[in-house]
Amino acid sequence: MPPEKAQAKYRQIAEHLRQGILDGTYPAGQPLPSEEMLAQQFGVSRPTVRQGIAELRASGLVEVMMGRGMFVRSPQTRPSILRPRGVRREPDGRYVEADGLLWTDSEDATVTRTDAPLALADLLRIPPGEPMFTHDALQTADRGRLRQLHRTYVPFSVLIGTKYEEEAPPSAPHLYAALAELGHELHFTEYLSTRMPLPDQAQALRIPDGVPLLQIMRVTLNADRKPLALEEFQLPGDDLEISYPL
Amino acid sequence: MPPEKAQAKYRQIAEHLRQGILDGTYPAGQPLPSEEMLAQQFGVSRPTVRQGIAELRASGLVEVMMGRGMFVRSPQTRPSILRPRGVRREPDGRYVEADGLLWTDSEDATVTRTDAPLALADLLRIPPGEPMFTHDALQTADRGRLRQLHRTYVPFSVLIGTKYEEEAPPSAPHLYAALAELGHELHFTEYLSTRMPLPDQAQALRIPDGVPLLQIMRVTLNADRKPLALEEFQLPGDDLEISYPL
DNA sequence: AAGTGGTCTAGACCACAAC
DNA sequence: TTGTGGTCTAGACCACTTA
Repeated sequence: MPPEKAQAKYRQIAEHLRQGILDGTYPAGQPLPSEEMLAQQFGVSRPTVRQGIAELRASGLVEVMMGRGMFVRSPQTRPSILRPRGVRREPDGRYVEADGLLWTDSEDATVTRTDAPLALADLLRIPPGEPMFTHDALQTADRGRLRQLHRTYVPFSVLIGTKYEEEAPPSAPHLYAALAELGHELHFTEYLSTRMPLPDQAQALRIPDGVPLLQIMRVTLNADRKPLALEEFQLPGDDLEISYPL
Repeated sequence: MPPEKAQAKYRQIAEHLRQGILDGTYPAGQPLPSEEMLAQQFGVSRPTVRQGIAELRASGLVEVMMGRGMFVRSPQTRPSILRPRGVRREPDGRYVEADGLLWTDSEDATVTRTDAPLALADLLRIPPGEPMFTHDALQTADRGRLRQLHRTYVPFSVLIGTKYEEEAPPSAPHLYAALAELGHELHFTEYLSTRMPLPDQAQALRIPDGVPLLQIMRVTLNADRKPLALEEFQLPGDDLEISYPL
């Protein structure tokens, strides 16, 4: 058997299309040849063509619109949405996000009491299972074109002896002013990771095929670096760039 | 026709496995039933089973090992690698990365001269096409278990009238000391995005199926916030968490 | 040798979008 | 009505891993 093994046919097809997309033969937004066409061109059956296309979808190079065709997604240009990360304190004492976006909670925002799972307890430096006030909202901005999932967690232990023992504190960013009123000096650290969304996340955030999810965990700390609260942001990784000063 | 359309069979299979993975029926690291088994259990053909499995692979929930079987990838635990982002200046004037990792360039590291493409020119605030010194290296750390692609770009225009007009400056982080010697006070900003890797990137960085790529662009600025240099980091998004102080 | 996943065929029928 | 992609079958043969 020859040491040089031929590439699989579906890979050749994927490679052909990928090349065409990256070198401009198939310009962004334009339709690609139909599956039937490709099957004829390459002399293979349609399932084989579809297997090649599945690769391109998984890598986010291509968008398929049912009944219409397959289209090139805009390639490696810079993302169009830049979101500087940070919290600014206004002269009037309010805290605002550095990206200046105005987010609106969807109708199904909730306030609940939950017990800290391991991953959150770790970041908050509390024992796993400790109760926390929890805000949960799907937020939109820019007339619904931008979406993010936002959760705020505040451990009960942080609120002992305050007016928030019975009533839930506000969600971030209003939470910051409330914590400052309680006498805390606030610092923030963000933890960032990325992964592919689960189907329900993809649906809620309208994440297309082949686009990763960006997850940001923001920990609010006091002057002694003791964690006071935690926020979780989940954002579509598509067409998004975030920035940090060092 | 009933308005309630049944889910596609391959989706039911994917959903069954996904549930089992998330609720612990199929523990991490354990093999899942073989394709043949699943085909019999669900009364479908093997290609249908494979279509369902393809979904799980694309979302990174499952790892398939040729000839051995399909295994559950450790699910939504916290990533095990934490890399704080930042640059520290040592008392002796050296600059070091805040994550404290020791990276080794692979054998194929190169120094070239390239012309700035639009995306880089934008970040460096130079005209597109302006020449730059370019370092390019695939780096490894922790005995090869960690990998990243690292590129350093320095526009010629920054080096006019310095000893680096003829000879390329060192790559970052040594570059920082060199720029400091030239009298610059250094500041840094990082820009972050995520996307699925292309096949060559996935191979070079050993990124498994369904794992996104994290791209970090670090701009080095002088006291007037004029960009002096640019670094590009490409990291496997798998099992990785990075952190920033705000 | 047995069991696993990888590739591929040659069709079929359906759902959706555009004309 | 036509063309597109979405789903599915019932096999076949191959490559790889483990025993």
